[in-house]
Amino acid sequence: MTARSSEGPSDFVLGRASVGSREGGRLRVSLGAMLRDRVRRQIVFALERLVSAGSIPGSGLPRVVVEAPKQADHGDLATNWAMVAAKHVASAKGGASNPRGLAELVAGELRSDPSFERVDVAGPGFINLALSPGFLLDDLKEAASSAGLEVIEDAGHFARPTVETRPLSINVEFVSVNPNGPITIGSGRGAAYGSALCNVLTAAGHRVHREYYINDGVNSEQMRLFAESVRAIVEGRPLPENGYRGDYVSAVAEALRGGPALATTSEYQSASERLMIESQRSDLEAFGVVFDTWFSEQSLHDAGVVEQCLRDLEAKGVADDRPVRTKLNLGKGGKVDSIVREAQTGAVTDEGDAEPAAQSVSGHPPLWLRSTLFGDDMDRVLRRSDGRLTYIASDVAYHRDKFNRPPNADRLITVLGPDHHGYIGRLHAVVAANLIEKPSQSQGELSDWETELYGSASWRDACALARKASDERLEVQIFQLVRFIKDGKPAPMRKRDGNIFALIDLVNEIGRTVCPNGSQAQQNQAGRDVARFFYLMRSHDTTFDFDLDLAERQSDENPVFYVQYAHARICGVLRKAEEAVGAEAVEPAVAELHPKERVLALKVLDLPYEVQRTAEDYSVNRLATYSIDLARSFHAFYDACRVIEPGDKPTTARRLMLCRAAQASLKAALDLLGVSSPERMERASDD
RNA sequence: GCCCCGGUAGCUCAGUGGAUAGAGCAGCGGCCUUCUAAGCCGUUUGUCGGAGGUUCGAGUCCUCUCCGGGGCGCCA
Repeated sequence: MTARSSEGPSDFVLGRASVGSREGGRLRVSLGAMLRDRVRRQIVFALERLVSAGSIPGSGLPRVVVEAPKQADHGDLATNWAMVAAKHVASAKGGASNPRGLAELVAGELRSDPSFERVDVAGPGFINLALSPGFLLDDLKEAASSAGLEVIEDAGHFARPTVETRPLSINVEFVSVNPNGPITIGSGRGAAYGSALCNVLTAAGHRVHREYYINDGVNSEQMRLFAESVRAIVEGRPLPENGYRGDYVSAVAEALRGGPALATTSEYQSASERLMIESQRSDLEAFGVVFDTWFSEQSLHDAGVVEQCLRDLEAKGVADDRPVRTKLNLGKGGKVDSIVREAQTGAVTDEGDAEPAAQSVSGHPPLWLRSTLFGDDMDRVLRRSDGRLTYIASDVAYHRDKFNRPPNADRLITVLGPDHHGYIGRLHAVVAANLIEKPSQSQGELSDWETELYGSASWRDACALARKASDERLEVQIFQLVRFIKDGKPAPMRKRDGNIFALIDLVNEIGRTVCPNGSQAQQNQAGRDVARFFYLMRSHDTTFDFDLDLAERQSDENPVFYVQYAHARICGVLRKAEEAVGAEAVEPAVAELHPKERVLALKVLDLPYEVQRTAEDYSVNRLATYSIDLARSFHAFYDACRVIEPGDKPTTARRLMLCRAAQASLKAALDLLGVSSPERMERASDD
C-alpha cells in the first residue's frame, strides 16, 4: 500500500472514512475492522486541532499511515507521519523543521486523548502508540460477538476508509484442465489457491463467480487422442501412438463398455469426457472446491459464436488470412527492437514440417489473430489451414461471453499453471481484440517498427488503448511449480504408468496416515485440511516444496495441527467456562492487560486488515501465515494467563471475551483457507 | 536470445519504503497436582547472491550482473 501525498486538507483529514456507519440496519463495525482506521482517525483529529491552532499548515500535508512496529517495545501501532510531513511543513513555513520536533508536537496533542495509554517519540521521528485497554476492549467486544466469516464479509466496507475499493463483480476461472484425466497434484495448487482467493475476495465485499472452463473442444488434439485411446481399449485394439494409459483410462473404458454402443470417435469423446468431468467434479468437491459454473468450450462452437467472433475480428482489422506471420524481436525490458515478417508458405503438420501450400488439406491459408498489435511476441493462428479452429479461437468467444453474460464481470481473474506462462500475452491480445474501438484522430511520431506494424498513429493508439483496457479487466495469476518431498528427497510426480499423481490420492493418503483410526469422512477432512494448508502456506508465485513427511506427521511440527489445536483449545476453555461460570453477565474488567493478552488482542483485530491486503494483491499465503501467528499468540496467552478464575469474575469475563474474539478470527482465517476448525482434538494415544 | 519465478539462519520459508531482519524445523536446557503438553519458556544462528542508483531511510523501488527453476508450436 502506498501512502499517497495529498492535494489538500480534505484528503489528509478524514477522507471518505465512515467508521461505525450503519447500512441496512446492520452495524458495520466488526472484528475491529480496521483498528488501524480508528487509530488513524484519532491522529487525524489531533492534526486538525493543530491546524486550527495554527501550529501546522492546513494544506499540503501527507496522508496519515498507521503501521505495526516490528519491535514489541515500540508500542502497539506507530505512525511515520512526522517524518514524511517534515519537509512539507518546512517548505510551507519557509523554514527548517525537523521530524522529531514535529513528532513531539503531534505526540503532545495525542497525549490528551484517552484512547492512548502511552505516546512516545522515538528514533528519527516515529510516534509510537500504546492503546488503552478500553480502546482495545471496544473492538474486542465487537469481534467476540461476531461469528467469524459472516462478519468478515463486511470487511470490505471497512476497507474503504484506507483504500478506495468498490465492490466488483469478479469472475475467477481456475483449474480448467482437459477432461482427459483426474485432477493432478499439480492442479491441486491452482485449485487450493483459486478457491481460497475466491473466499478472500468475497470476504472483502466483492461478488465472486467461480468458474471452470471445460476444455472439451472436439478439435482438441489431446481430447481426440484420449477418445481414441478409450475406444481402442473398448474394442480390444492396440493403443494409438502416445495414447493414454493408466487405471483411470481403463475405468472409463470399462464404464463405457457397460453402456449403449458407441460408433464413432466423437461419440466416444463426448461419452468419456462426461465421465471424466464427473470424476473431476467429485475429486474437487472432496478437496473443498466447488464451482458456480462449469463452462463448456464446445458449447461455444455449437452455438456458432466462435465463427461469429472471428468475423467480427476480421471486420475490426485485427485478424486476417494474409500468408505472413509477424514476430516481435524483444530487447531488454520487453522493448520492441524490431519486427520480423515471416512468409507462411504452407501448412505445418503436427510434426512441425512445412508442407507446400498446395498439399494442405483445404488449401486455405490460416486465419491469424494479429496479436502482435497488442504486444504479444508473435501472431497466433485462429483457424488452421485445414479449417479446424484453434483453442484461442474459442478463447475469443469465451472471454466475450464472460464479460457480457450477467452479472457482467467487471474483472476477470484467470489462474493458470506455470506451463501456461507463455499464454498471458495471448490472452491479453484476445481480450484487447474484443475490446478495441474504432481509432480516433491522434498524433505523435511513429518509430520505424511502429510504422511497419501499425501504419498510422491513430491505429497504434487504438491498439494501445485496447491493450490497456485488457490489462485493467483481465488479471492472469500464474502459480509456480510444486515439488513433492518424501524421505527428504524430491519424490517423483508421476506414477509408473506415466500419469501424474491424482490430487484425490494425495488427499486420501495424507488422511489415512494422519487419521488412521478415523472414518472415511474424517480421513477425507483431515487429508483435505492438511493438503490445502500446505498448498496455501507458501506464496503461489514461488516454487515450493510440499513436504510429505511433515504433512503426514500427526503432531506438533505440523503447522495445520498447531493452528487447529489453538481453535480446539479455545473451544475447550469456552466449554469449561459454560460449566464454571454459566451465563452470568459480568462486565469485563477494564484494567491493565497482561502483555500476552495485549499481543493476542492486537493480532485478533488484525484480521480485517489482512483480508483487505490479500484481496488487493491476491497473496493468499498471507492468511496461512496469519493463522499461524494468531495461533502462536493464543498458545502463549493461554500458557501465561489463567482464563477461568472463579475469584475474579471481571477478569474472567474479559479473558473469555478475548477467547471468543480469538476464536472468531481463527475460524474465519481457516474458513478462508478452506480448512476446518475442529472443536476438539484428541491426541491419538498410541505407541 | 527473450519472458516469468526464485536467491534471506545448517534446512524449509515469512517479511507492509521504516527503528536492533523474523518464524518453524534441526541442536541444547527448562516447564504438566492447575481451563487439552498436538502446548509454553529460554538459548545458538545472518556479507538479505553481487555492484551501482533513487531518499531522511532499501531485504523491499530502479538499472546492471551472477547463479538456480520454468516457459517460448497451425498443442492446450
